[in-house]
Amino acid sequence: MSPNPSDTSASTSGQAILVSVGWPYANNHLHAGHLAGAYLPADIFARYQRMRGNRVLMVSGSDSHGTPVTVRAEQEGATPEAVFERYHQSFLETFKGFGISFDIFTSTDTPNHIEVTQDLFLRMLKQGDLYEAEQELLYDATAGRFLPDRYVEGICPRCQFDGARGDQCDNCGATLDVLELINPRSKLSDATPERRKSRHFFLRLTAFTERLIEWIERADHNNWRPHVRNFTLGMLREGLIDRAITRDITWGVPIPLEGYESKRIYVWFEAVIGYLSATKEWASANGNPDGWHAWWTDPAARTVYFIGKDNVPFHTVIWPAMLMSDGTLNLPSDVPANQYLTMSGSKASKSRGGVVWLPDYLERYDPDPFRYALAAAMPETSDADFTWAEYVRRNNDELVARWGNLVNRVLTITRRNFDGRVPEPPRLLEPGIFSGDVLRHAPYRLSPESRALLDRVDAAFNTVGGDYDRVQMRRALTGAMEVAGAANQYLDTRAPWQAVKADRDHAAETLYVALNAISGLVTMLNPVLPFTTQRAWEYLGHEGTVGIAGWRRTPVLAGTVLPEPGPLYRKLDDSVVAEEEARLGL
RNA sequence: GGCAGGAUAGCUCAGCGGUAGAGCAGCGGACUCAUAAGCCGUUGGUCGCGGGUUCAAAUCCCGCUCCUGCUACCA
Repeated sequence: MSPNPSDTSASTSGQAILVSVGWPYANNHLHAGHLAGAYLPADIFARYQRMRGNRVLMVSGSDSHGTPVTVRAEQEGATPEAVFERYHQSFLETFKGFGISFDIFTSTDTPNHIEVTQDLFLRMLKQGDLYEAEQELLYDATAGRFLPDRYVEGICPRCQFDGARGDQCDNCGATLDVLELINPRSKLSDATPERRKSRHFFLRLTAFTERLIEWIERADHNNWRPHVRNFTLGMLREGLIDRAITRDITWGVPIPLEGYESKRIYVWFEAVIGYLSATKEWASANGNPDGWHAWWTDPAARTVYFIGKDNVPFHTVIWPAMLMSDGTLNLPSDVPANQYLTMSGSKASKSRGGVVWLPDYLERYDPDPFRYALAAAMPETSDADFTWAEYVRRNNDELVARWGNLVNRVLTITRRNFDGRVPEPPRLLEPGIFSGDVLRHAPYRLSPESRALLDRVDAAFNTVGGDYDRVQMRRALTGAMEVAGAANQYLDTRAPWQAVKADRDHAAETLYVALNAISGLVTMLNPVLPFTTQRAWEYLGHEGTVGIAGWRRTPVLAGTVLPEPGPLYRKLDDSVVAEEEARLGL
């Protein structure tokens, strides 16, 4: 049973919310850092908003262009298309495996994206926000390619450190101009690059500085994450620099003008447009080509961008400037960028190893425990560390022992003692005095502690929901799990396994209440644990999917037949820690 | 260099102006429905260092030390 993605995205009520997720470079598989940084928080947020009845559209796609894809292709002797296709397929499988519920996951290699990009390019050119100028660049004659700054190394003109990159010296921290480097050499071929002039289009970022500052400083951006807001403001106050948005390459979106056949629009300008083109593609595919307006031109829409922190400038400066240039499109409502996830203390990185590859993980373990462990340790305010020891601990102590066991013990006692059905608590009216309909519809007589537990569950929908809405996933998860703890306490206090022998009404009430509390928890935890909560939902005798029932405690009705449950999570042996750490190669 | 975040119990972290908190680990206990899970109690901290503001600071301000990250042409 798959925890289906878009139960309600086609619904016409609720607020339009665009969940935009960073576009992964199609030059390698995805790893845990990608999941914790962008895809998981976006998915949790999207699932929550769908349950609230909002019109969610979750979009992203593979970034098929860019130097790394080309470089990888050359290393393999393959075409960039082949490299991109391979990893695009990998991404799709990974998202399916982890239940990342995109409404559309497309790529930048589509006719639609090229058209949308070229259209915006031409309009910005007409507006004067793009202009043409000559630029002097380093050219690697051996590799036959102009070199991005970071692909050039040499001696730092400030500190004489040999190994400075074209953009920055790692030794003294100075920001460099690639042309200043002494004895430059290409990282691609080790050749000495030569200077060549080339005409390019530039984005007139400097023209947007004031408008961007005003926009960021507006009151409603005070709840942006401090690191996102401060970084952006700092950048704006330091002064923006017009950037070239075209390159002398052949893999990318063509420039829609004559005489530029050897150049392409560069990824950092083009990829962010993907949010818009993906929305348009989705709308067309759903038979309503104008449908994209609901998220992009209706000011009531909310647009949230889930990215890693390295991506902040593109989403809080460059993309907003492009949207301002257009003038009709909504600016980002929030950019809740995450910090980095470190793996046992070292940075997760495609290049440096020490990485948990997601396709690899899925071959050995279930998705929900990973979603849970990452959500519980999500790098929301600062870098967070992932260790396998902590993963096993959270799986065993929190998912198995506290939550899974709660579900299992309640279902088991109930089925054994009440004929496999949800028992009925005693009602307020005593039989004999009234009868028939009056008796059948009288409210249940619940003890104060029963009432208190259900109240606590219901109240948690507000607090936990608010946390999901503010993209504070750790807090949301803590709040929900505390309620699971309260349910365990309640059970111990009421000891229904004893009460069944002496006072069946007492036990009936306890189990009825516990089942209802679990029903609430299933909904509350569903955004984080979509697979296992769906199973728990079915164990409770509910029909359909968790998501469709909405953001509220769905009542478990007395008399409902309970199917035979199975364990939601499996306990992991401690040996997993050593095995996986060996695999990490740390 | 600039900027940001962090430094709190053995471990992972929360608290961010009002007598130090959680989970795990450790110790003790009562129970036994459950994937030997759950529940109750308990040991344990001069809240990185030095100043300052305040009736009151882990919490605000200044300085310092250490760690991590970002620094827009590898998105």
